[in-house]
Amino acid sequence: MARPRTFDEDAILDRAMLLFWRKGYEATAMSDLVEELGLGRGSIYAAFGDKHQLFVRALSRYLGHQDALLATAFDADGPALAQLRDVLDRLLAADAACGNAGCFSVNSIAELLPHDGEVARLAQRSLRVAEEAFARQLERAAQEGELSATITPEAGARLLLTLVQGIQIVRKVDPDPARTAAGLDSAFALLSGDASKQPAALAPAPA
Amino acid sequence: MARPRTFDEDAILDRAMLLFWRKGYEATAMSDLVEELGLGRGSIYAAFGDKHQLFVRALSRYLGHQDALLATAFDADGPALAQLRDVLDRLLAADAACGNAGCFSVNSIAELLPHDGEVARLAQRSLRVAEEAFARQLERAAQEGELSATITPEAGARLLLTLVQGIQIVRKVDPDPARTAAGLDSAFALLSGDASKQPAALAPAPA
DNA sequence: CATTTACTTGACCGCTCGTTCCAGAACGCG
DNA sequence: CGCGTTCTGGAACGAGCGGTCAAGTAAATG
Repeated sequence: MARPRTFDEDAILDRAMLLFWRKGYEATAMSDLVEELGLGRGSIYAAFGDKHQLFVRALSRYLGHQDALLATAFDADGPALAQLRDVLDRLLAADAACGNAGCFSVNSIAELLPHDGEVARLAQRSLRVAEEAFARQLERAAQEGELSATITPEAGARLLLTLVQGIQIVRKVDPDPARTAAGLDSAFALLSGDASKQPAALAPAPA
Repeated sequence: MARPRTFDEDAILDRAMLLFWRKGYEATAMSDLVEELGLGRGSIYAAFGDKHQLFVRALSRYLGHQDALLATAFDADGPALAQLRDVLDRLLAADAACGNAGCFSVNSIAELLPHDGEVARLAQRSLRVAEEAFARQLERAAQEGELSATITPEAGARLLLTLVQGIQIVRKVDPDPARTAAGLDSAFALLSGDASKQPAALAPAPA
């Protein structure tokens, strides 16, 4: 052992993530990263290999945050649908952290798939994890009589998963926060089969 | 007037569209375009200005096709919801024309917004046109009693618009055609308030 | 048929890209 | 304290980028 790293790898990954998120993979140059990360080119290459590996590491970190939120957010207390709705709102709110850049995962899928196999695998895993978490929660909603009989938990999970991805696209075009979650409002009103919930937002999470 | 063009501008735009669609804006090099279009660099620049203008022209052409489909597909005959569902299936089918590259519009929004103002304007207009067309058709569905009272035509249009964008993303990750339109199946089942329509597909357009 | 005018081609330009490399700095260790 | 090792920063590199230009070519015109 000799001279130790002067930087925290995770902190660097966070900054790289924000840059790739804002500009996309191809439009982000190594010179941008050198400037943003405050490291010399040599240090970046020694620590992460090359641009693509750095991108994959940054995207993995982003997806890991999402997975962690989904893994810890659900419990068996309180109304299942409202809890699910709250989690989706928090996922969307987290993606507002990067201005109007949308969702890093959605942007990466749109830009790099189907050509980039490594990013494809990450995206597959992430979507599967989310869909399964949604399905489990809708299963509980169904058992507790909250879910409309018109739809199965699995179909509802697929619907919500798809809808959230779509919101990330529409939001980049029309950032109006009032309209951003309108699709979710409608979806939850239909999922619960309750006409009264259509215009207004659902109740927030339990205190 | 002297020597006329040896190429058809629209045919060239179609080929440029396919290339940008497949590879994205930044990843498509002028040398790729020279090879794919079969024109010299000078001819391309003389005809279209620069790479970005060529991209905008290609995207406009793509969006024009979508607008044309939406403008001509609806009439007052037959069940409104089934007609709408058929149009959405045709929109999705048209986007399968470029392998698993998804939707050119969604890809462009994800890659270039919010930084590219010109593409942003095109996308805004296109989404607005689609949403309004959906809303008109759902209005007719409501008048004819096909639409669930749980949702307004405007909210349903927003829901479907968002869902279609989401399908384009999910499809790039999981191209299985059986699962591609599953979200649409669920959405239409919920919109019609009919539990019987959940597992199976809706009826096709009238003969 | 000669002239004019527009279009086509591909060599060429300066620049920026991702990546490599090396000289020097900073720390752990004997 | 000084040696060995690792990390650091930036100069340098070849490749490839988007864009330009001038010479050659083909159609329209009188």
